[in-house]
Amino acid sequence: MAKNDVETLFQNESELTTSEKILDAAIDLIAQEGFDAVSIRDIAKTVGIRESSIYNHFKSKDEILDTIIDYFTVELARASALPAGIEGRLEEVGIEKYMEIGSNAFMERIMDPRVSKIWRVLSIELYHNKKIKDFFIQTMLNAPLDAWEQIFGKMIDKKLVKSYDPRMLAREFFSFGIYLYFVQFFLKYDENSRSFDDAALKELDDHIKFFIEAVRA
Amino acid sequence: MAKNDVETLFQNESELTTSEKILDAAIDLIAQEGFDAVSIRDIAKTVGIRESSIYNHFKSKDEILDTIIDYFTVELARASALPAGIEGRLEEVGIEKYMEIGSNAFMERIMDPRVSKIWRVLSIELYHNKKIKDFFIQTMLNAPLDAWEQIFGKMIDKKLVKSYDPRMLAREFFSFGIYLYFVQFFLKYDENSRSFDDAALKELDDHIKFFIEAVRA
DNA sequence: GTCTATAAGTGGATAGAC
DNA sequence: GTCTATCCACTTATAGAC
Repeated sequence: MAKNDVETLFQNESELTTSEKILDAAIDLIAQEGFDAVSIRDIAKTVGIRESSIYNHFKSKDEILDTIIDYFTVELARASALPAGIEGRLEEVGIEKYMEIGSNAFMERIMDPRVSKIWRVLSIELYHNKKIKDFFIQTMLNAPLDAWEQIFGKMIDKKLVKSYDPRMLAREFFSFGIYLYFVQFFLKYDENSRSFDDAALKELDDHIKFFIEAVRA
Repeated sequence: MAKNDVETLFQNESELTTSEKILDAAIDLIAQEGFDAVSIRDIAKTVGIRESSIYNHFKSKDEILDTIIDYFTVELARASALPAGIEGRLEEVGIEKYMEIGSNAFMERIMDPRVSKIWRVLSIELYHNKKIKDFFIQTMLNAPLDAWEQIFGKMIDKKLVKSYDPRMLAREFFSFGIYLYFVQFFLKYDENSRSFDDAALKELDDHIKFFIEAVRA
C-alpha cells in the first residue's frame, strides 16, 4: 500500500480530489473511533490541511457522514441482490450450487477489504442514524428474506425442498449471515483484520451443507 | 410506572440513593442517545441535582459507565447459564423440552423489560469499549457455544441426535439467538418497545422445531 | 482553495461556601 | 452532600486575507 495509513476507497490514489481525501480520512477515523469521537480537526490533520478548509468541501461535519452513507448504501445495496442470470436456472444448477452462488455473491461484497471499513462505519453509527437503520432493515434484512422466501417457495413447488413455510426457511438460512456479520463487525473487528477470515467462510460452508441436508425433499 | 420517566432498575423506588438515581438516569439517557452524546449536565438535570454534585458519587463520567458495565455484566452473565438441575435429566425430559428450557432461560433474561435498557446500553457502547466487547465474546458467544457443544455431544452419544460435528450444531442452533438479539437491539429498538415481541418468540419456536427435526436421529 | 484568527458554544471537572 | 461560580480544553463553524 502507499506511504500513508489511509487506504483509499476511490480509484486512482494519485488523482484523489481533496473531497475524496477528506472522505477517505473520515472513513478511516470513524471506523476506528466512531463519528462522535472524531473531530473536524482530526480529519483535517489526517488529510494535511487546516480544519477551516474542510468547509470548502462540506458544509458541516454531518454532511461528511451523510455523503459516506449516501455514496455507499447505494453501492452496498447491490450486495444483497442475487447475481443476474441465475434467476431461471434453478433445475439446471441444482440447489447446492444455487445457494452457494447466492451466498458467495453476498459474502464477497462484505468480505471485500475495500468496503469492510465502510461496513464498520455503518455498523458503528447504526444505533443513532435513521438513514443507516433504514438501510439495514431494508437491505440487510427484508430484501434478502424476501428474495430467499421466493426462491424457497419455487424450490418447494418443484419438490426440490420439503414443504416448510418458505418464510421460515428464508429466516433459517439467512439468519446465519447476520450472525457472521455481527461476529465480524462488532466482536472481532480490528484495523488489522479487515476481511472475513477463512474460519468464517468454513462456517458458512458448513451452514449451507447442514441446511440443504435438512430441507432436501 | 411512577411519575417520572426513569424506570428504576433497583428494588425500592422510594428508597433510591442518589448514586442509584444517577445510574438509572444515565442508563435511560445512554440507551436513547449513546454515551458520548449524553453529558454530565444531562444526567444531573434528569436526576434533579447540579452537575457538580455528581462528582460526590462518581469521580468521572467514565466511572459511571464502568459502574453500569460492572454491575450488569455480572448479572447478565447468568443469562447464558442453563438452569440448574436440568443438567443430568436429558433422557427424562427429552430433546424438545431440554432445548426449550435452555432457550427460554436465555430469552427471558433478554426479554425482561427491566434489563433490556441495559442490553441497549451495552450494545451501543460495544464498538469502542473493550470491557463490553470481552463480555460479549465470552458471555454471548463462547460460553453458550461451549455449553451447547457439550450438550449436543452428549445427545449424539446417546443416539438422540445424528452424529454431526457438535460444534457445528451449537453454531447452527445458537446463531439464531444472535440474529434475534441483533434485530431486536439494533434494528427494532425504540424506547416504547423494550421487550421482545411475540413475533420474535414465534420465530424462536419455529427455529427450535426446525432444528430438532433436522438433527433428530 | 488554503490559510490565520476568532467567534460562540459545550464539554468534563474543581474550589469553596453552606 | 448540595449548591454557586469558575476554569479551561476542545468543539463546530465563520470571516476575511492571500
